[in-house]
Amino acid sequence: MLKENKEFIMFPKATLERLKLYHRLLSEEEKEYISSEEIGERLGILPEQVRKDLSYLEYKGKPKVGYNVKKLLEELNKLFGIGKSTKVIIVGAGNLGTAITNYPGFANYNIEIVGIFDNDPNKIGKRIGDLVVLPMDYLERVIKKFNVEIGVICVPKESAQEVANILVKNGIKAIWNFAPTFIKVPEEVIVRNEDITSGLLSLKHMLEVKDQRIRKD
Amino acid sequence: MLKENKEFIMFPKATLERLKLYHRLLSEEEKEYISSEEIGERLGILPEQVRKDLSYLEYKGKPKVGYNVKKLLEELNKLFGIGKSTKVIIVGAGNLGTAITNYPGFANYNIEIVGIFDNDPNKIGKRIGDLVVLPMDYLERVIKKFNVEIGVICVPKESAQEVANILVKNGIKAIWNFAPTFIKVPEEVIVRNEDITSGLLSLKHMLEVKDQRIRKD
DNA sequence: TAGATTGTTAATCGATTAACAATC
DNA sequence: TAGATTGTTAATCGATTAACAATC
Repeated sequence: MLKENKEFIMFPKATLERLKLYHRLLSEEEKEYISSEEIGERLGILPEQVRKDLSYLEYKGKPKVGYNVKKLLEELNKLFGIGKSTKVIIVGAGNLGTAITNYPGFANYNIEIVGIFDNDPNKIGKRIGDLVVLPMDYLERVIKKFNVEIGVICVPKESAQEVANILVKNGIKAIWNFAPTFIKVPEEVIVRNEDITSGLLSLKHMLEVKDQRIRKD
Repeated sequence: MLKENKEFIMFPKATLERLKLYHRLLSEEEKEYISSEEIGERLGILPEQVRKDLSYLEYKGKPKVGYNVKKLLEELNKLFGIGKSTKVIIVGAGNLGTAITNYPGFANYNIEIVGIFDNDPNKIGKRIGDLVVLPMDYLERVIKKFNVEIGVICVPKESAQEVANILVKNGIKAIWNFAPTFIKVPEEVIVRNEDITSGLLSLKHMLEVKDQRIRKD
């Protein structure tokens, strides 16, 4: 069975999501030790759940003391591949592409944005941070030169599939898709859809439900 | 039991997430009828799962024919509160705030952004779409005037908690937080954290796992 | 040591998948 | 009608919670 294979431990999907939260919390934590109680408290997760999740990792906490923040963080860093530099390119130099390129947090994750592309002549040549917006023809060269693994799609949904095709053709291994549409790619390419509106739909729905409750009371 | 109460049907959390996907798929669908088979195929979900999810809704599909796209979409619209106009304000007129304000998809969801605020004198007065960036002092007036329910936080993480406090004080019911930090709010306020880096962490991790597999082979 | 906190096993709960009857 | 597709019940699977022994 896969789970038994120590080479690549599988985490329950739900656990992996929470491990990201722990990672962020610990990144901001300045104490030397933290208890499952406190982690849970801050994130709205039961302490038993926290301990269960952390028990999948190799680092073990100390009874009566808690978890060593630095060591735990180190292991989470390793888990998320933070030790290894990842090169990313962005396609689409609109507001969203610009926002992501300028996002200050990526350096912490050893993620480097090595290129931003657009086909709009008005955008080509524009400076964004340390980069200059390049025309699409440069895409292949940049991917080869930096050995880019991840491509981010920040174009309108009408062009998303076309861009995805180009990325795949040039050997991109994972696509982070911000266009609100479902792109088709070969099975071996990882796609993550990041739908901006999805979050607002959830909020609207939650407000609706709450509203109905209140009206009933 | 709550589930039995027809006034507000509860969905399993996982179902609600998938209903959003169905919603988006159906929004782009032009055929009159669609089968659970096809919905599943396009989204990578088992058809049984699709039928199970849709069975929570009132509208029923037709055996041998499938689901009427328009009717199904109508019910999903109602579910997500799309019939009701929701007013939103954005705090932080940086790249991300600008990207969200300009996002073309919100009108479809009956979401209206009625104000964008910043405390940076260089940004105040700047035009973004139909709006002009206002100083923070105007926040209270705008919330009152438009009866704003949702506030979006697009400021650096250092100021996120401060902005959250202001929003809560002015009666905001739900906060969409893009700052990569955990904000504290009273229990009755709904918060949704939208961590931009979270998606990239997942992608990095997936690439890592795949890498290890390949090296093993 | 006594007490606090971890790690793990067992019990419960919830979600997914399978199977199949209902029905257009 | 026969066949396709839905809707629902039952079986399986996975995740969460509870309980408690281990241990610093």
